[in-house]
Amino acid sequence: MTETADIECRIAAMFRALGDPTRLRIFSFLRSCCCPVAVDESGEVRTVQGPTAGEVCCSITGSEKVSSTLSFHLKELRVAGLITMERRGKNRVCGVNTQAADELAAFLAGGEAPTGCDG
Amino acid sequence: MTETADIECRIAAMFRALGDPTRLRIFSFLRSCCCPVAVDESGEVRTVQGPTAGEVCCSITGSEKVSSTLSFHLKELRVAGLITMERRGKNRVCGVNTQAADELAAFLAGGEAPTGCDG
DNA sequence: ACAATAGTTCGACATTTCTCGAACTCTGGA
DNA sequence: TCCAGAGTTCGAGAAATGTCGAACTATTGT
Repeated sequence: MTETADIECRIAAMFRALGDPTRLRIFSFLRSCCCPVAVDESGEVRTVQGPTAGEVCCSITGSEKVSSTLSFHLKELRVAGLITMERRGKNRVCGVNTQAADELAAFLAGGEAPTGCDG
Repeated sequence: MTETADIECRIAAMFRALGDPTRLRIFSFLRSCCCPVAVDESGEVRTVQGPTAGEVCCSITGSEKVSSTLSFHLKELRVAGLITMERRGKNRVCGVNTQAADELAAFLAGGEAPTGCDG
C-alpha cells in the first residue's frame, strides 16, 4: 500500500510537471525535435542527441539566452524524470525520457490501478 | 497557432488536474471501479453508472461525509474534463471521461506535436 | 590567467493552490 | 411545510509555485 502510494506520487509528480503550459511546450518541443534517448546496458538512461537548453529556450520564449525561469522549468521536468540533460562542452543537451512518457501513457490507458477500494 | 496553443492549454490543464495525488487517486478509483461512460448520439457525454461522490470520498479519505476538500477536487477534475458528474436523486454519480483519458494517452504516445519550433 | 559563453542557483515577490469550517442549495421523505 | 441527507460554495489562512534579476559555477578559447 505504501508502495503503490509511492508509485502514485511519482506518477502524480510527472503529471504535475506536464501541467504547466510552458513545461508542456518544452516537452512537446523536445519530443518533436528528434531527441532520441537510449538506455545503457547498465540500465542508465543516456541522451544521444538533442537540442541544447539554449535552443529549447529559443524555441519556447524566443530569447536566445537561457533565462532562470526556463532553467527552473527544465529542472522540474528533469526531477520528475521526464527529460534528461547531459553536459556537452559548454552546453547542456536535452532529451525526453521516453520510458517515463510510456509509463504515463500506460497508466492512462488503464492498464493498472495503483490503489484500490480496499484502502 | 492560437488554436494549437489552446489545445495545449487544455491538455496542460488536464495534466495539472491529474498532478495532485488526491485527484490522481480519485481518478484511479473512478476508473478501477467500473464507471463506464457512454457518448450520446448528439455527442453528449453521459454517465451510465458509477460511485456517488460520497462513495468516492469514503474510498479516498475514509470519511463518509463529502468534505468541501473532496468536492473541490472533484470540481477540478470535472472542469478539466476528466470526469463527469450527474445528479441521481440526492446523490451525484461520478464517472471518468474516457475520451479525455484517451486524448492524453495519445498525446503521450507522441502522435501529435501541438506546437513547433517555428513559434 | 583572463575573458566570454552557457546555464544554474539564490532571494524576493506576486499569484495560485490546497485545506478547513461554516453557511448555503437542492432533493426526497414524513 | 419542515426536516434530514448529500454536496457545493464561500472566506480565510498556510503552503507551494512561477517569475524576475543578480550573483554564481563550469567550460572553452586566447
